[in-house]
Amino acid sequence: MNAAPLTPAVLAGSDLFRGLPARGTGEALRQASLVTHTRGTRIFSQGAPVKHAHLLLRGRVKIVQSNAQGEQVIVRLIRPGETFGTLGLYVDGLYPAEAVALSEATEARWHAGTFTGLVQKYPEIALNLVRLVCERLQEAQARLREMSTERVEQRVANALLRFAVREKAPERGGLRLPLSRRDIAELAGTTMYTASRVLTAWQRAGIASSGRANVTILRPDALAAISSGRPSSQ
Amino acid sequence: MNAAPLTPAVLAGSDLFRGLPARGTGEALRQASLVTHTRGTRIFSQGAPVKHAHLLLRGRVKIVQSNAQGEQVIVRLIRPGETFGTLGLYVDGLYPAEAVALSEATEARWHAGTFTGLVQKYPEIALNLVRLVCERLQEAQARLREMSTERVEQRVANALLRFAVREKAPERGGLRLPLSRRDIAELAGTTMYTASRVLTAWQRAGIASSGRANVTILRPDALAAISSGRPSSQ
DNA sequence: CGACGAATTGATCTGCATCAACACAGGTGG
DNA sequence: CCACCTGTGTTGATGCAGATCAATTCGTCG
Repeated sequence: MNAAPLTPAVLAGSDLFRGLPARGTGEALRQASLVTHTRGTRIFSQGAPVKHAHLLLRGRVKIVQSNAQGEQVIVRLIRPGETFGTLGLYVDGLYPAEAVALSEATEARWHAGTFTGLVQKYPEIALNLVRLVCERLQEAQARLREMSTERVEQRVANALLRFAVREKAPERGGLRLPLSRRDIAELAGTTMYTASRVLTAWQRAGIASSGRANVTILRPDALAAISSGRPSSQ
Repeated sequence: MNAAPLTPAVLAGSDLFRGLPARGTGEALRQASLVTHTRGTRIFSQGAPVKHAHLLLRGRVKIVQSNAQGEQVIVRLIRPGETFGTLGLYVDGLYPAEAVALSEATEARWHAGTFTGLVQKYPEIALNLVRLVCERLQEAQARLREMSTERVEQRVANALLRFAVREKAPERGGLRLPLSRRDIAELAGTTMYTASRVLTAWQRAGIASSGRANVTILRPDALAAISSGRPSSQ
């Protein structure tokens, strides 16, 4: 909510700088700048030149890809400690998608040149990067399989579970996600109408409860059952 | 077809070993083994421990992911010079998908430990790996968008074009791809029935010609028009 | 309060999956 | 050399999940 939460310990706990010698986190720290965005802010745009590498410190960010007709898909949701906006650095120098803050969000960023310098200087970062991108590619491939073999209800369940996994402290009474119906639709590859119907059914079944631009997971076990295709186990 | 086609020049021309000092390609060469597979052979299985890193030298290979019900999706098609089977090395040590030879195929392979040793010894390989995985992630994300925003005919066109791009020498009379109707269906996220109907229509329109377990692209321009959503431009 | 974006919910439509029946090629073995 | 079998492909008929359209309500904020 307030002053800069950026410390060497935070960097050491991020996915990208894990395992870096103290000298490295110190250097990265000095070269970073901190930026805070309000909900709904576009952090970078699809097709724009990559100016920075980004590390989310607080809040939630969605990565959205659009086609020529403006139809959108959320390709990834970012939580604190995760890196984003670095793909384009190693391909064509352009952001392949846009980033939008889902809630008030604070990020650390490095200028592109500074960042690639760090990667070359500290091989741990390069290996972390390989691991990260491999994990994401696996996730993307799993989603590809889902999109062509599973039905909408399963895909919505998957989308929520995937985001919920690794959440720190489940709040009493459920896990609250800052996702609108449209967000959920773009995660699951459906329409907001269908997403709304699915959530209404889950509301009645006591599986999840939803409000304006947010969803609360009440029974992750039931969601897992739905996601794996078993007909809702009571 | 015959003797080992593995030379330092071949390695230097591959996506993974590009830019490596001669010392490195020599070392990689000495540690590689060559394996040839007949059409239809399963090169590795989904969920099995990663034993090798693979580099395709000749032929075509598909990477297929299955769910619990056995429904399949082709997540990638491999052409000569491309690396495959390395994702799992950096995640959980298991192959996330299976690899099947689409035609007679020859690969070079390295034991997992040998390979990661090479990667650590030669930082060029690590950077190549980052670049490669980033490119594939971009492709996977583009496919995700397609799957949820485009119709079957566009997706089939995309699937063929994506495979056709970068093909060396277009044969006289068209580009022949060793893909069955089922393969095309699993690339486009549809059924072989629908894939067959689409190809029949294209056959009539002179856009593509298909036979048993193969398709020939006759008019890439027409495919591109379809893929971008324009109603078939004559 | 007024206005606008988010969500709901019923009615209707349709793209494509599914099912079924058949055709054809190639390989295998008697 | 033929009979058979299995994998591959085609094509018509039918059904349905979910998209689309339309109308209304709700929440939030200026």
